Amino acid sequence: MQTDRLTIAIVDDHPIVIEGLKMLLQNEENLEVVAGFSDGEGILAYTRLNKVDLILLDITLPDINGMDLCRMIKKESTATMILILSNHTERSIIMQTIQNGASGYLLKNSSIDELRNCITEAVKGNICFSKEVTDIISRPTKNQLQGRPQLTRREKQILSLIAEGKTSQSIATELFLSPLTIDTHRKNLIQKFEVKNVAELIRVAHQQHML
Amino acid sequence: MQTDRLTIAIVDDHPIVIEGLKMLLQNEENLEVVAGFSDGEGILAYTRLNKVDLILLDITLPDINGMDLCRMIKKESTATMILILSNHTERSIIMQTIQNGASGYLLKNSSIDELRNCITEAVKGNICFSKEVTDIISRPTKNQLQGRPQLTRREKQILSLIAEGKTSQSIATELFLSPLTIDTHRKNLIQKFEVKNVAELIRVAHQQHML
DNA sequence: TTTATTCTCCTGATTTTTAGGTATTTTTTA
DNA sequence: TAAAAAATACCTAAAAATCAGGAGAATAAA
Repeated sequence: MQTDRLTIAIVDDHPIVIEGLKMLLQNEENLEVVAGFSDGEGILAYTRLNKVDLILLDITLPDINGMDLCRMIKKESTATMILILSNHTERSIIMQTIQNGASGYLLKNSSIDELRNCITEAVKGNICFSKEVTDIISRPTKNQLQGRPQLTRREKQILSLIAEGKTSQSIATELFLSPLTIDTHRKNLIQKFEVKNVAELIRVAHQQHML
Repeated sequence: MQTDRLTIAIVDDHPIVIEGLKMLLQNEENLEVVAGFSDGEGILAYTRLNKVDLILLDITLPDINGMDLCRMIKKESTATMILILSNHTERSIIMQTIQNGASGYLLKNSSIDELRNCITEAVKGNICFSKEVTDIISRPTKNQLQGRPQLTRREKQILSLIAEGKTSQSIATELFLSPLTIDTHRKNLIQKFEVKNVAELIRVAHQQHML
């Protein structure tokens, strides 16, 4: 268990935001903001020399992409928890930060209560989101609502085999069908997705979580 | 605020698990297990007629895939929170359940404390994982550790153009290069990713968040 | 039981990709 | 500045994919 105050670092490309957050957090008894940086290099260098319990991290930074930075920090010091503080409201970005090791995601307009709560949860090892972010995550994607072509069972099957890099020939052998049949399905898939070729097909299918 | 006891339904294809969970939860003062089902149809029919605050849901079900079921329930009754209780330890499955509207994910060997905690968090609208699951999520993917090829700037650029469904010809025109050059890059990409063709290339690149 | 959909297979021509190479010119970087 | 890496370009041939049609059989739905 933690007896000292939690050490917190803030990374944001707007110095004003850093100052604002410092102000907000200085009233907290069990927290201590020990550093603030406006770029990725700064925090990277800092964490290599100092122990930090938690980092409030912005995605948009001048030098390094916040997503990569997150992964880099986590790789070097697993014990350091990272909370993303960003304005991006796209669910894919949110999910990606979590996959990159972040312990939570807050929008910049979150309340101080939410921030406090997420910090507590994060240091406990939980993953935590602000209310608005939770909404975004559980809201069905645009992709899930619109423009998602209806595939038949066979088409789904063949789509995933194509995604594995298999040729029509080998798929045909695998399914005991004529290669010509596979070609037809392939053609229909390309038509249904309104794409130009398999490369785009796989990209779009992946984006729409159909793979 | 909730004044009544929370109504909970359990869905698992093993009746023993259902009974076990009922036992575990019957000591909780503020909870009430109101139903248990061993298939997807059962819970779907139930939620259409009865209000349920929270569902403990298994992924593996005899009739409907738990992932789809989750989305279906959430679509019909947003207020019903869903906690996934499963043995799948693949991070992609975990992430997918959350994208399908689940409020959390627990492995079946979780402690009763973790379960209790996640239930509380879930009804508050938070997303919550058991310790082990949190570890899985924050652990870097195999893909991220190994086999993530280093691409040059040009290669990245051409990769994304390929993903847009463009042919070597049109990419060449766009970049004022010889189509033969594009072919070389294409060849190198396929080599670096150790894949068989562009279809697989795009899939793998996407999986590794390189698109 | 009709109708509609899906799955199957076909022809034939054309385009694109893939798999081997080799080789020169720019950039980077040590 | 010398060496390494990246970007450029070319060649040959085979393999695979794409386009544009049609068309019969099996299933599912109305």
